[in-house]
Amino acid sequence: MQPIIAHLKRYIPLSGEEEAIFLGAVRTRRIRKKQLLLPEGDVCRQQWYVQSGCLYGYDLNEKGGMHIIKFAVEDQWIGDMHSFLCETPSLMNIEAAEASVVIEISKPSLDELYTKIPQLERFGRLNMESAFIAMQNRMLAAISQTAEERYAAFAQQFPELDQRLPQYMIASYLGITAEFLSKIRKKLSSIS
Amino acid sequence: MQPIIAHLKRYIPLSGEEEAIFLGAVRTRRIRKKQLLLPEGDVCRQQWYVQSGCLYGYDLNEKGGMHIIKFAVEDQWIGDMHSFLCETPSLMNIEAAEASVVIEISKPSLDELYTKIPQLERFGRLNMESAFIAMQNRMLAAISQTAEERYAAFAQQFPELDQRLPQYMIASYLGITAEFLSKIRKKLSSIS
DNA sequence: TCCGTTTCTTGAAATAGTTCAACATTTTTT
DNA sequence: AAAAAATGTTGAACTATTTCAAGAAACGGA
Repeated sequence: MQPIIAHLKRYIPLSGEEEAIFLGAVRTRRIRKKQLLLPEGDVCRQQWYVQSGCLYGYDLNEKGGMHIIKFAVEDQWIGDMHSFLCETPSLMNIEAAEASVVIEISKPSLDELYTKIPQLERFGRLNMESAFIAMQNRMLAAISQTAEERYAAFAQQFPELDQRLPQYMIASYLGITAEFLSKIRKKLSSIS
Repeated sequence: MQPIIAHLKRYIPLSGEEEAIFLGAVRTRRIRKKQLLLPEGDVCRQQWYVQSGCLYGYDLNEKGGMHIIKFAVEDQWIGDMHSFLCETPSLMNIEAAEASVVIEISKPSLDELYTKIPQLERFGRLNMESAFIAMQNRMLAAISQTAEERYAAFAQQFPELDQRLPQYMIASYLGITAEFLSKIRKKLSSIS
């Protein structure tokens, strides 16, 4: 079975016919490393389900500094939700950290699917609920923990990402400089 | 019309009968200032819609330090989403910053309402989408801006909250100490 | 394999934010 | 109106984190 169908079925039941409708409304794309799927300023007209590889979304401040808002690896979704829902220019850039395969779904297709397969509303709600909880936890960590605590928690929660992604991206995700993360890693490794 | 019905109707259509079903499933409660609606460790079995007043949710760290996760004023919802959905002990305390009137809805009632009024799924999704976007913006601010920038943005976005809530709560929400916020306010007021 | 590019490390100096303690101000209660 | 409680201010010393600069290591492509 297609990974994305298995993913949907973890939340809601789908008939064979509905699976076909869904698959008819999406498109599979192969993305090369560093390819920019969404540049800041464009309206985000798709959401992407990562079947393999890794995408990330980031914001650039005036000084050109990058802040990673989200990583999406296998079996996760990414897109600029605000831009997508309100059809306003995106504040976030989305690009590939690795060569990836994604399932792309456009807003018109998604709106049509919500009509044809009403239980997708439930999927959308459940999916959004868990994204919200994850974001809230990350926000709480950002306002309440030191950089060292945040990194230790990150490395424990996502050991694979900690290996897989370059240090400067992890630092950006945690809201610290790459240099400081280097020092934190050195300190933690000397302890354990 | 009841404020909560007007609130729902801003997102989805409801028939008179559905309004009655909804109102039959909820309960109005009058809350006094400092009253604790949800203590950390309890399962959060309700969501609260604030009709008037202000509630807030916070986390206490080992040292007893408070970190405010959310304020909810008139026409906003609050609850510990993770605890509510997974029926696990809450990590967050919810209490009243002011005397308030809330509409309380229990999880069994909500589940039943999702069945009886299917378009509530859509409301749930839309509501969760905007909560997610707000949380993501706050997380981004926390990892990318200085305390002064975050406070200036807060005061501009929520001028009323900035007046209405004690400084130590705003500081906690922004992830800084009350003393430092005092210094920031002094500096900003001397500039403008 | 070698070269160029990207990523990581280290230290010193600077800045942002915290802590503590004492006192001032405002709000609430009696 | 006075007393008590809660909230806000200030400065000094401290800690966390950034910035910058220079070099080291790792990686990817001809």
